[in-house]
Amino acid sequence: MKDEKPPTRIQKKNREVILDAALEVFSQEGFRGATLDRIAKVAGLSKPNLLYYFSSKDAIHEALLRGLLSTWLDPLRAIDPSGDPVEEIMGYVRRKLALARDYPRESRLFAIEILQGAPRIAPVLSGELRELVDETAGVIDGWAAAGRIAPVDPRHLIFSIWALTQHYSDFDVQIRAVLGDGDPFAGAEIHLEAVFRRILGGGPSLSGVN
Amino acid sequence: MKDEKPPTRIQKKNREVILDAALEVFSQEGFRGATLDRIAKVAGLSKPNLLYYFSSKDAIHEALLRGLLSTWLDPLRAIDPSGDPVEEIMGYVRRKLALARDYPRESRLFAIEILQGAPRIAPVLSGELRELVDETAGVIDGWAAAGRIAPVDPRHLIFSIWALTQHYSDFDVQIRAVLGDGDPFAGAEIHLEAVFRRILGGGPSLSGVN
Amino acid sequence: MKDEKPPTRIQKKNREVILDAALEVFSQEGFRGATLDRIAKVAGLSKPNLLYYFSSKDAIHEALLRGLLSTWLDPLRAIDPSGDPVEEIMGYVRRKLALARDYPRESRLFAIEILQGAPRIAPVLSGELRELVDETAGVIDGWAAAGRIAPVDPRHLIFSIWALTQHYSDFDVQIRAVLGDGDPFAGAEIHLEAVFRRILGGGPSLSGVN
Amino acid sequence: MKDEKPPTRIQKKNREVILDAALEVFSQEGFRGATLDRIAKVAGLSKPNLLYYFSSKDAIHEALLRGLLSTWLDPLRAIDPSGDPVEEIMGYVRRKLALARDYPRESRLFAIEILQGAPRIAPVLSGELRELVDETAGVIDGWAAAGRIAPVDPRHLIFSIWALTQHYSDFDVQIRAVLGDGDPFAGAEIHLEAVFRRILGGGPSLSGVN
DNA sequence: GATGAATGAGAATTCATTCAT
DNA sequence: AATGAATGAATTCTCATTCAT
Repeated sequence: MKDEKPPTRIQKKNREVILDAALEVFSQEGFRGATLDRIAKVAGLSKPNLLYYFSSKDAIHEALLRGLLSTWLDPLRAIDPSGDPVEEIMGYVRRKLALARDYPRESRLFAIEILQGAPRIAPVLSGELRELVDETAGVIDGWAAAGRIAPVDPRHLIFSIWALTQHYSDFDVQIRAVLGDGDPFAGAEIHLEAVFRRILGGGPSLSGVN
Repeated sequence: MKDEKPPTRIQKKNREVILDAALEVFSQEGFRGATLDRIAKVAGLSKPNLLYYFSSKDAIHEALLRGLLSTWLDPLRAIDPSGDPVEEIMGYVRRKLALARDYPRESRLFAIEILQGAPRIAPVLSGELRELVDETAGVIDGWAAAGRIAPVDPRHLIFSIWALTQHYSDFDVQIRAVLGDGDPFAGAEIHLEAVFRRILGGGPSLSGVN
Repeated sequence: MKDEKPPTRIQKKNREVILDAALEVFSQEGFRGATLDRIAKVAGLSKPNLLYYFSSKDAIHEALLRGLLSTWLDPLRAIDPSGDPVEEIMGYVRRKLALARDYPRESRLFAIEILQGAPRIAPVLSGELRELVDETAGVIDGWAAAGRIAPVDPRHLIFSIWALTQHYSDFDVQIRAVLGDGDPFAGAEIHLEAVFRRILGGGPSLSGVN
Repeated sequence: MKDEKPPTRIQKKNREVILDAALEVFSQEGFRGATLDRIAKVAGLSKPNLLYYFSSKDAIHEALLRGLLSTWLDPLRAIDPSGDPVEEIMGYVRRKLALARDYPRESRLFAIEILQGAPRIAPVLSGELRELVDETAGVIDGWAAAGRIAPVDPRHLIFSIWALTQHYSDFDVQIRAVLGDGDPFAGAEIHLEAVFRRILGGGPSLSGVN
């Protein structure tokens, strides 16, 4: 009756291969639109073999989201309350934009999930995420109260960071359609740098702008 | 030579009922996730009757998107090149946020479509939308050149407006999970008002904000 | 409670229009392949109106077959026992070929019906048709016994006439594919004229046969 | 680069079972009249399992026709230009009649397909079939020119052979209704033997004809 | 671990027919 | 006499999942 043998190398590798394939497919087609057939083909495995590693389509999706969430929250955790306010926040913006650039599939998967009512991650949102945001909001509030950044609703500031960075991965097609050639992220970096510095205001930086 | 008889009252009403039901379902489940069964149930019609009014699931979806697009572009068209720059842009922000508040289903439908690669509206994006954005960008560029707003990449500014306003409808669940009770849009209005005024700058106007 | 008013002119005309449209469609698509929609469109009437004149799809089909059968049997009835044997039979061949040429849709409709086991006209086949063939077979047998045509199984002779003439309408596509341009019926006439004269013999030619 | 694995035993057997069942059903009901349900029942398989072996109803039908065509053309290919003309042609007649007797379902399937305009095999008809007929027609023409058979249009002669033999399978129901008991093919053999010998001429009998 | 075979539960769509006017 | 509206009963096809090896 022993269970839970440690995963062999093959198991580990295959689970990763499957999750990567699933990410590819789920992020493009949504949960319902994705089929095990396509995931299996992308993964280069047989359909039953998929289900040997994950008990169901749902299980794959869940594993994917679970793995994703920590990656998604980490940059927020990295804000240092004792650092320089503007630089801390700008750092967060940059890390978030980098995530959007480097992991667009993850961003889209997450976006689709939320758009559809977050049926599978609602608990995390009102649990872990909310706590983390509350905490960070406290820090930001402190900075604002101390006059180290312009006054701002810290939660809405965080939403703004999410919105402005993820927009570049989630609405990629639209952005490219409007911009034509060229890397949207190059422009995004410069733009968001300016935008957030203005929003945060802060001593001399304000004066020079404009 | 067209034989198209004008739609009767019943036809008009039922087509509307169906489109409304379809919007409800498509915006929640995506195209693939939506079933005619559910749409029919929401519309209070039988499934074959649905197909009496629209020839296929696809046709319903298309009619929905087509109707949506003009509503979505109108606020951009309303920007007046001869108006006050800051007020014109702020007006656009407000109209866009109102749309997100009042038509969240439409916003989500649109978001899902783009997220999945815009298979059905790509032409509009690189056609009508791009032209409209180009035009507006020209206007904004003029304002910036004249020093009437802070220098800014006009296209990315427009993206920012889209991102920040639609975020409140598209990521509604997440926002509510984080904020708890209360109307997110109330906070959003205040926040975006401040944010965009800072972005657009405007000499002395900064001092008094918030 | 009076019933069965005599059909008005409109009724008569519409029934004919419907039957013609039905012939067109049934002969091309078969019974199951044909749809009331298509028949209605070809007839230029609405679907419910079709069913005002004929109570069901089946009823249309049946009316069609019933009307067809007498046309189909008439040429056989026209054989005159007191006429010249070869000329009587050749006349039948010619009339049958003319039918195939002028009424290919009827021929195909009939063929499809038989091919599918004649579910709707089996009684006629083993009733009226069989009697008529028996009768004609007697006549032919008499001619053969009298040495006025070459000896031949009269029923199989009749089958041969049917087969050789109807082939030109029923397998029209194949024949045209093989022959290329030109009117297949022109060649058919000459060919069948020769073929049947040889089969029936003709004075001296008979001597060596059988 | 082809990945097509060789079919396993089960695959081979099941594909055959399905094709046989499909032949049964398609030849009785036509393409539209046939349902996967009936085919599955006849084959003793579940409906989805049918579609595991053939991707669609159409695919089954196509596989069926494809397999059929070579069988159908082979007897024509077997005519030996260097053989005795009358015996070669009589041999073809006999082989074709045997086919009609032994493979009536195939004959009917083919007939239905042609009757409905040969939507799926038109290319073969005007390609392979036409070439083969042209070739054989050349041989027959040579025989006629050499006076070894009575003069005849070779293509129409071939049509006559097709018509007279296939009639016994395609119009089976009608023939049995007319003949009553007994094997129609027994009579057919004798009849066609005489008929074609007379058509082709043969020694003295030719003298008077034409 | 891996895969060919099989299937039940849907899903979209078609179609003959009925209803109401 | 005619037709717009509506539907129940198929029918084809898809798909997650299971079975057997």
